[in-house]
Amino acid sequence: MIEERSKYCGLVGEEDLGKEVTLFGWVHRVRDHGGVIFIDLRDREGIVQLVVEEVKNPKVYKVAKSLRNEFVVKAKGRVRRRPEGTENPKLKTGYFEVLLEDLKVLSESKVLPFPVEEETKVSEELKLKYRYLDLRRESVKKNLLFRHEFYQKTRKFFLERGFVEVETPYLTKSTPEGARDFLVPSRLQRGKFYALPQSPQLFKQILMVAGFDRYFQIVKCFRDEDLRADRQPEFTQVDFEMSFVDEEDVMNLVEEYIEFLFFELLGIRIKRPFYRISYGESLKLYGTDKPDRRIPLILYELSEIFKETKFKVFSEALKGGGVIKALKVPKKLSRREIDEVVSYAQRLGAKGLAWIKVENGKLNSPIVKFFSEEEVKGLTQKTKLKEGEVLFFLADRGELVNKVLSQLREHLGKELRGEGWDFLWVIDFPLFEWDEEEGRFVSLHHPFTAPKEEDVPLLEDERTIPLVRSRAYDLVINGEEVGGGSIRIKDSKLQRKIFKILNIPEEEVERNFGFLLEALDYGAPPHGGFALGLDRMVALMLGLDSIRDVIAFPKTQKGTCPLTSAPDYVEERQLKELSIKTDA
RNA sequence: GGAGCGGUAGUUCAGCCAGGUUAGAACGCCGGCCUGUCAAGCCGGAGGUCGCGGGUUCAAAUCCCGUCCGCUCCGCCA
Repeated sequence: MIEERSKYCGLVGEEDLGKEVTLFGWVHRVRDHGGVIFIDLRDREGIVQLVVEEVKNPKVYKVAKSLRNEFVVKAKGRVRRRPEGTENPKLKTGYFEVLLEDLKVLSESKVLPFPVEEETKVSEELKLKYRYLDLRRESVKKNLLFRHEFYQKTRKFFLERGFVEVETPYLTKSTPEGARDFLVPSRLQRGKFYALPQSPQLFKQILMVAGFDRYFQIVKCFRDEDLRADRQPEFTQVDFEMSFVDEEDVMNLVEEYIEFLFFELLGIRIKRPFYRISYGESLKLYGTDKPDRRIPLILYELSEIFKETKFKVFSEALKGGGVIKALKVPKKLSRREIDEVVSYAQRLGAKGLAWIKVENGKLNSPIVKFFSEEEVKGLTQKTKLKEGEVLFFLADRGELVNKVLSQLREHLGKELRGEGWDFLWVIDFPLFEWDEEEGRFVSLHHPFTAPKEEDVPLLEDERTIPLVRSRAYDLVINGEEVGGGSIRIKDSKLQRKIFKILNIPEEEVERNFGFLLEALDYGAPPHGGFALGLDRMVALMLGLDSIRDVIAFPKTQKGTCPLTSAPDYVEERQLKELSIKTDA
């Protein structure tokens, strides 16, 4: 051992007064006054000021003079109160300082590519290339320490409730449904591949069959899809599953867990139970299944009002099975601002965006002249359109209308948004949705989600299948989907029927899911569970826009790691061992 | 696959729209002065592949085309 550390720099305090301490840390900053030198020494817990005077200790003074930023040093000295008037209330340790008796450089540092301080913004690429320097910065370090607390509270919560932590494999089987898999070639089984799990879904269900009753895991999941601010190819879930429960039990436990996290980590008391909205209602009011209800704007369905309209754009949209919806913005917008909104909508895929502005008691709009008196009356009544407000209309396929208007709602509603937290359960999802491209039904959640008991008969008829509702529930906080779960199918016959509706050939079902179907035949308890996106949840609680800020070593938008240069080419001999040829 | 924004000193940025002497600022770095600072201060100095490639032009950081990288979004994400 080099010598015992007395304590962390950032924790030096009252109790150390008059004592000699040994500290280790990084030189955060040196202030050389000629004759007296101040050194800010930093470690994981914070900063403390060291001081040395030339006349009192010329040897140590000389060492101090040679220090540069980010040198690693051992500092020995006596803790004393700072002279009156020189305290720094910005530091936790700002009322104390360490009068140096000995100072040793343990490691030098080159001049840094960017300063270890909060004030300077640094490009994402540099930050990731020198992640170890970025992680020295207060904010990023703080995020990771918060994440650490999050893990500990999560374990505490689940362990206290009798959950068993079980690890599931990372090298597992590719399942064609869902996201693209990351594949891992097998050496021992030539030509075959493992896949990294998109989630431990099947394993946790099988653990229920195995009788573990309550399982949880903080687990990495992998999905080979394009990245976003809230999406990384590897991410972490708090995953759990319970036997002998229904959706109320699971949702209740999730609420308890969220309540626990908010109180323990942020000191915030949240309101329960969380508000619930059906998928259909959410789409109707907000155009999305993950609305931020703190934005006080809703969409208006106007198709009925315009069903006889002579305005071509509207009538053609309706004729083609489309809808007309509108978003009202209770805010004065200039013509220029309106044009910007229109082009924003066009970038999202809208062909155009109609609008009406109420100014000086008149409807100012390029299209209102095409409306009948009744239509004008209908729409102003329905939307309660008032002076100074603007109404944006979109007529198109329902899906596109909802997409564009919900984005507009977020975009325009930002400054109208209320403070605080909006916890929301979205329930009553359809079990399936029709995939135009693939020409078949696909699961809205995953194929193991149970249908509502009373909707099971609807599975028998192609025409009623879209009406079948699932026993799934999504947790949305402030407009972000942070988790979801469901009661699962426990009957292999029903599970086979679902696969059939999904149009997955029988031999493919056997090959990919046969082990699950068989497991269900050996005494599967009723079960259900939930998975929480840990990265998103942590970022949300810290008020951050990107989950990169709560991941120690995240990837760029192109999926690379600037620190290690992953992914990278490998040796020819490695490929040969795996019988792999590439054309790249 | 698509749309948008960005790339100029170690860092953060200005300059670009409207081409024209030696490409600037702040911070950082190096040297000097300075005994109570804490984003210390003062004086001096060094530091540039204007992302890369091509084109237009007497002349390109600036205009055009292509390309790479970072970010945001759409598609994609059971």
